[in-house]
Amino acid sequence: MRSSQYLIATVKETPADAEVISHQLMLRAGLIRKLASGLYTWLPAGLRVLHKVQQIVREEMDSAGAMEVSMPVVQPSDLWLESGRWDQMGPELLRIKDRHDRDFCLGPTHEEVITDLIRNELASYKQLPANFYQIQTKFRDERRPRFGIMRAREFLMKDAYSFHINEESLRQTYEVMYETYSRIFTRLGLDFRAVLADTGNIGGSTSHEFHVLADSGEDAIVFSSSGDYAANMELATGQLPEQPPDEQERVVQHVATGEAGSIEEVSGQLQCPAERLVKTLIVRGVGGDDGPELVALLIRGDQTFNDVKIEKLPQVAEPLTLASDEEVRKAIGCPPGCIGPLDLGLPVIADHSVTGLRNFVCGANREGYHLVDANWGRDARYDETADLRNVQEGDLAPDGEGTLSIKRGIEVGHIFQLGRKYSQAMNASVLDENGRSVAMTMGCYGIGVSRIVAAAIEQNHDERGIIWPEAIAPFQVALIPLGAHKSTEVAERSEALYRELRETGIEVLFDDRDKKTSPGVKFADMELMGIPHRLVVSERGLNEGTIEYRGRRDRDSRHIPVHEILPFLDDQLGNSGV
RNA sequence: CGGGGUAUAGCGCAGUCUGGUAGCGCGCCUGCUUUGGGAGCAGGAUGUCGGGAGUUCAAAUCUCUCUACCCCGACCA
Repeated sequence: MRSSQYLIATVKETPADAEVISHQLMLRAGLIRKLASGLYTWLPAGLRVLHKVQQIVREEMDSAGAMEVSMPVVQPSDLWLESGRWDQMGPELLRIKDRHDRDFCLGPTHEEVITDLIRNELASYKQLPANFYQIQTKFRDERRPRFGIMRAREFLMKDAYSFHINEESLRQTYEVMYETYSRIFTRLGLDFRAVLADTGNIGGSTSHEFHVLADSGEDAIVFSSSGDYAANMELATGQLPEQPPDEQERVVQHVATGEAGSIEEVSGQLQCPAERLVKTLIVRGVGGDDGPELVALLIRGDQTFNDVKIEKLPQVAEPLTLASDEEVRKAIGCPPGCIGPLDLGLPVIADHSVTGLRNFVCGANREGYHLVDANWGRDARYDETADLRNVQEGDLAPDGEGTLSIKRGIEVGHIFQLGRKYSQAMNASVLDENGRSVAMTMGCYGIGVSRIVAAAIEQNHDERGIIWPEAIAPFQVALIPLGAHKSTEVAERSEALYRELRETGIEVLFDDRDKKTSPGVKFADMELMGIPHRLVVSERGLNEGTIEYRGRRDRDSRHIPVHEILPFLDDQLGNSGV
């Protein structure tokens, strides 16, 4: 491709509404342009990257035995009513009407459509297992689209759905998909991790997320330093390191703490480390006839509550809602800062971190007072224990293998063992070998194709711009002639090299923009666009019989004899792990 | 959806408080010069100042209203 005939849509200044680096660089490098909130046009260079990601995903899915299909973006409401999600989904599901006033939606995902297809097409266990995938535009009317393509409303996703006669077959395909995903992200050249994940509202049991590691990631992921354990913070469990040896129970005291309410204030005022405090949180309970209106949760002062874990407690109302100050005062008679697990008259659920404490500090259920040297049984009580805590760096892994580390990740893939949720709701069954009708067991497997482009940038960039992993760069090589207008040798040599590179099948962007485009502009543009390899043809080099090579991450250039440049480049392309 | 903010040329911004004929930088067009790290000089084009209503002799500026976009919280590839 010649730069002079290509849209090099680079801009020098960072657009004001781009917050994260990948969004800024995608705009600056001329990969995307915003149409409206969460809606983006892919420009030529950006689309090349997107296509490369798709191609790798497609090749690996194909070789894993999945069959590609393509399902409509616009879907009839009937199917969604049938699965129950028409009412469940809320405004994230963009609903539209056709000219006959019939209800449709823009597909945020395709479980309903694929299940409908398969219940009509498959009739026998002999046709199972079967795995279908597509690479298709999804639309989710996000509450808050942000970070450019990373969380757009319209985005490109690879989604796959597998169908099985039983759980065992599902587990086998799930395992194959796990390995396929690992191969895909490895081929993409990304530093990633697979972690145990929450299934959220898609349903099902086992689930893993694939995260691209990047400091800007929205998710916290937890993994063991030496073992295999890896999980999303949402559901990660760990054990606190050994507690100091127990001491004798001391006499409890009521101590005036005045205005102090937060853990920091109380621990500061009492000169007591936060790990000797018990923090009490009051949340709304399930209410109703047989459930509590409010529930008290306990955790050690230096630890933090995990909202996802709390929300899963049967006593706690969904969505998780903190009791208001008024509710707390009404129920307990003191402000939230002074609550303790004394005679609360509420269900009390204690995190494992507090049960071993002795001589701890907690609120006295009396405004302006705390208990010091409180102890379980004698002064305080709880009804049951649970895991309510976010794990911390340094916790012991739950399997006992190593300690836990925490990193930030961008979720780019998610695989689920769905079970029979959709097949039962939509009556998708086949006959088994005994001639009995059984609902198929399903798995589903997603990859955020467009998000991968942004995630790759978050992970690979420097102050000059993007540094594409080899496999998804829009072009492999930037060929820059310097002074071609005044040196026919430079002009001819670079034209010849351009032809040779193309004949070799190398994707090259030949920066033949006219003499008004200074060398600095060309270098800056090619670096901003993240092209991994750069060749410079100049009079100076040709006089020495060399062409200059520089890798995008290299500090210095190398001068390669003209006749060796093709094999040299071939070597560079091969070595960089395509 | 709650809270905060922004809207002026393709992009980044000033001007708004204190009303008086629309500015700067980058980019774009023309010419000459320049050519190894985002060139110089000269000339030029581009604005319903987000929309609507109001106050006023006069509104980018004051008032009301609508809209769009961005940021902070709960979901997800």
